[in-house]
Amino acid sequence: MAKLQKSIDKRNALIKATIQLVNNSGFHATPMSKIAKIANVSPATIYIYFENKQDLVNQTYLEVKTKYTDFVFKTYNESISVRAGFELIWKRIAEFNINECEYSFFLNQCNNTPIIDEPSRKEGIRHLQPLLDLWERGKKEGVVKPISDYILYAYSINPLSFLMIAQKQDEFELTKVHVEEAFLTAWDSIKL
Amino acid sequence: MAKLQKSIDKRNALIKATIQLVNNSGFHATPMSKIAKIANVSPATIYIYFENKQDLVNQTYLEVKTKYTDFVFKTYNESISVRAGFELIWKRIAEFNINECEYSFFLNQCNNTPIIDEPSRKEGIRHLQPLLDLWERGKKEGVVKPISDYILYAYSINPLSFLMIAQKQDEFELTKVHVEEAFLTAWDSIKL
DNA sequence: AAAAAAAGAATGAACATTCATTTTTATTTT
DNA sequence: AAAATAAAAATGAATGTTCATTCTTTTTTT
Repeated sequence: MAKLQKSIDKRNALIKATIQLVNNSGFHATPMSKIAKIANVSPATIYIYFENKQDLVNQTYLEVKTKYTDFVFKTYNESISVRAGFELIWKRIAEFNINECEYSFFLNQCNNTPIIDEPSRKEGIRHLQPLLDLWERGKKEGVVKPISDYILYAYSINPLSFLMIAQKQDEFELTKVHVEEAFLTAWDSIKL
Repeated sequence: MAKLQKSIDKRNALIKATIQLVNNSGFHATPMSKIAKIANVSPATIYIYFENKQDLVNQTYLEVKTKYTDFVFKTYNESISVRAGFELIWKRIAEFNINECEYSFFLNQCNNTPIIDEPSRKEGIRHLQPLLDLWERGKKEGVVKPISDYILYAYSINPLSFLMIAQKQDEFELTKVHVEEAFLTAWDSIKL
């Protein structure tokens, strides 16, 4: 028990260090030795927990993606209206983006660059299913535009990622008011 | 003359190779030797045209960004209405994204990761001024939402980048119909 | 005492950049 | 106009470093 606990702590520290360093320098500019140092661990120890560097970043991606979707769908259930469900999910996504911006920046980088294995990325996408189901229902009920999910996603969810990056680069601050504006804009863009 | 021409050809080949390789593997996973090979040049020759690897990618970024904005604003002038001006610019952006997807994918990677110098990125952003001016006018005339340019951009322009990536990953195809839908969605999201 | 986990040092490959030469181009001299 | 010279461009082969990964030894846990 104590042993397992300790192991998990170390693994977590490694994953945390990976996120931090990849966010600031990118995957290939981040040496294993640095990850080890930040995690307070010997470089050799990483290989007890992960097969190699690629495996480390793949697992980090899946772990973060799981945290993301767990948080995003936690308060959602299918019983409410499409508009209410969308608002609920959207605002959870916004909240996650704002409060866990290290995580969302990392996810974003994984989604926009070739650092992640194709299978891992595919796996990550599958986690969004409840949102896709909601849109399906919205289309049937005639409250959501009958267009490709990719377009719906591009216009209603992806913009938040962009605003995150702008914020990280100190060009912009995502305030409560902005979130409200952004939500209305998101809904405007997908509602019929 | 002939000499200068030849030099430009080589420089172009290097920039082209850089785009291609960075798109497929990322900046740090792309060795100078490979860039040289693809450009049919010795590795040492790169250093005649560029100071170092970072300079190569910075210059590549600025060059592509210039191509982008030149194309996007070529047919635009300030005499038309906000809505018409926006449609014109937006559709040029879409056209560029579709026809020059190597370029737009590269730009996207630069915008979403720490591979580009801060000064170079700042320089790149300045190129979008005509669009910001148009929005300014739109806000004054009461046809565009009076919200941050970052939000306007996030919702009306950035989604195209996402669709590009989805397309590159073969998950989606951006057809003429999609473009039309996407444009209406973009306008819906920023119009008052 | 045996097994597992962790560590630091070692290994070997990959890479950005530089060096010493060679080739090409431009300029000057016959 | 041809030959000779100077300058620039280009090259392939070093160089020195960095880094992922492995090896051997030590420490911790069972």
